[in-house]
Amino acid sequence: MMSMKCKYAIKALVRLGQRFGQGYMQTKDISEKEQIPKKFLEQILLELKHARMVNSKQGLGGGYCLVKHPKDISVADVYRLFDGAIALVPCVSLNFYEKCDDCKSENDCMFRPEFIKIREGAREVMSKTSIHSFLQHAKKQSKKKK
Amino acid sequence: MMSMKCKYAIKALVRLGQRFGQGYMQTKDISEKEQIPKKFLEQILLELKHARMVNSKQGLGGGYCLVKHPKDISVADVYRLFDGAIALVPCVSLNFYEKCDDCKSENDCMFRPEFIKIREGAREVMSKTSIHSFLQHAKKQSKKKK
DNA sequence: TACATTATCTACTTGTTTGATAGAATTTAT
DNA sequence: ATAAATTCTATCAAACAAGTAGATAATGTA
Repeated sequence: MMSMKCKYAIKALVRLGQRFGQGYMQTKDISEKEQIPKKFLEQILLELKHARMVNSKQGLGGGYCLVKHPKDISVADVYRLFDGAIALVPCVSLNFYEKCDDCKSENDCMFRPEFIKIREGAREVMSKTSIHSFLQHAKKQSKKKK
Repeated sequence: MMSMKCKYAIKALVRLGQRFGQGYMQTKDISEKEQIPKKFLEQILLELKHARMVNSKQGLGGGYCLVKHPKDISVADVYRLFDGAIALVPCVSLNFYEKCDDCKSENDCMFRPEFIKIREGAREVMSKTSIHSFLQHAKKQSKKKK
């Protein structure tokens, strides 16, 4: 399961993705539309900014905007930023690797090969799902209404 | 990432799997071989018993044994028992489903289809990885030594 | 029967993380 | 100057993780 923070981040990115290339969108606006506590969302957007996924501008008419194309922001990226490793155990993580304290030799470990397979399974599907993927469904919805 | 509890459970099940069909193995034995705090392991084995994955016997010569074949205990089973849902969000979970409070209609939700794909990706690989899968690697190791 | 051995059960502890809230400071357009 | 927006830091309550403690119950053996 992902944290609320991560879920909120994805929702916010999708909102920003809908207005990609069309200027800034304010925290208040996203907060109201997605039912995210404003103060909490501020922190999230700030983290996204520090991770160079969004850009911002202060003052009147300011707000946030995507700095990358929605196709270039994956669920894996967002998950790693807020919730850390995708792998089930640190010793097979690509981005958050940590050595096992108990295991003597990684090459002889009976757990790693299988945990690597699981990581790859999860990583692949999370990497190929992007903010754009979600937006595709939003498009379908508006077509339906017509 | 999985909890230590879940990781310990898998390790314990693998140990029991090595002696599958050969009687009982004691907590103390597993605890020492896998470097798991004994008292903590007791709780874990008890939970596994309540989930009908292992069986036990008290008194001298007692201990724990697998009640299912190692091929029939998947990482998904163990993960669900200790860490809960495999899905990233409750509203697409098969075993721990919870309705979204914000989302009006699940059919029109732009997030569900993608989150279902991710769940299926993770679920598939975790379901097909069993205690037996880990044991295959242990066999290879002992062959190597010869 | 007494005893040692093993699992069973319940409660507790300690530290960390999660999901927020609060408020002051800073930047910017008008 | 002022209003509107982000930025930054601190704080908080509740839940969770990882582990400890101790009493109880079942069982085989001497």
